Amino acid sequence: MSIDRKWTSKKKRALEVLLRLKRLYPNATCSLDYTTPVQLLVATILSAQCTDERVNKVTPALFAKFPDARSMAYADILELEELVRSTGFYHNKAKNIQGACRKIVEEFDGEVPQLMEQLLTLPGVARKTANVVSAHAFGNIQGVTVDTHVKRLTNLLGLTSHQDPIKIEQDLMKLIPKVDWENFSIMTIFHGRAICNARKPNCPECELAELCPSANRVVK
DNA sequence: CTCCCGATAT
DNA sequence: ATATCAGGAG
Repeated sequence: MSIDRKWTSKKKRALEVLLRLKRLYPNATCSLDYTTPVQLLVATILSAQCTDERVNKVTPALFAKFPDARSMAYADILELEELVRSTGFYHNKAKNIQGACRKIVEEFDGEVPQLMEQLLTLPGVARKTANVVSAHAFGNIQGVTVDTHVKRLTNLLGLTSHQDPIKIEQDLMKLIPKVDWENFSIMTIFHGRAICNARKPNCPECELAELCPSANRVVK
């Protein structure tokens, strides 16, 4: 048999995954360094296809030079590009950071808007970034943040069969209690980095293996 | 769908 | 050499 009968229901399996993640990562939090909502927004834009560790190496110098939306909005774009260069996609990222900050200054009085609908109008901000900012800067959990780790692990765990992040998020919102939505993402990302990474998933050391249809474990 | 893109692990 | 990293826009 592939999976213990106790967890044949996808819902029960999801809740057991959640329980175990909480036990494994009781102190999991956002691993991006920031002090203001604008800084979190910028750090999250920079985190596209880049490790948080790398983002945290560039943001100290970036925020020392340009601490708020107003300073980034009218900064020399070449200087901005140079400061974020090592995170990759630096041309687009610098342009989006400046574009988002200009809009924040000109249309939102210098403050990051709190409504999802408004967040999503900022250049470089789509569902994933908006979820992160809404949850961590404003404590307003609107959905499940689906990044590359959440996408990979939830597919491996059989909690969704979709590849589209929006559809994955909709599946997860049905399986996970709302209060745990953001925490589930954070913990899944931690587990993705520590155990179930894309290059070499460590199934023998994985506490979720007996729940996971994809784990290469010995079948009884 | 393609493009953006440097740093790092394998 | 190649795959992957808290994605988003055209």
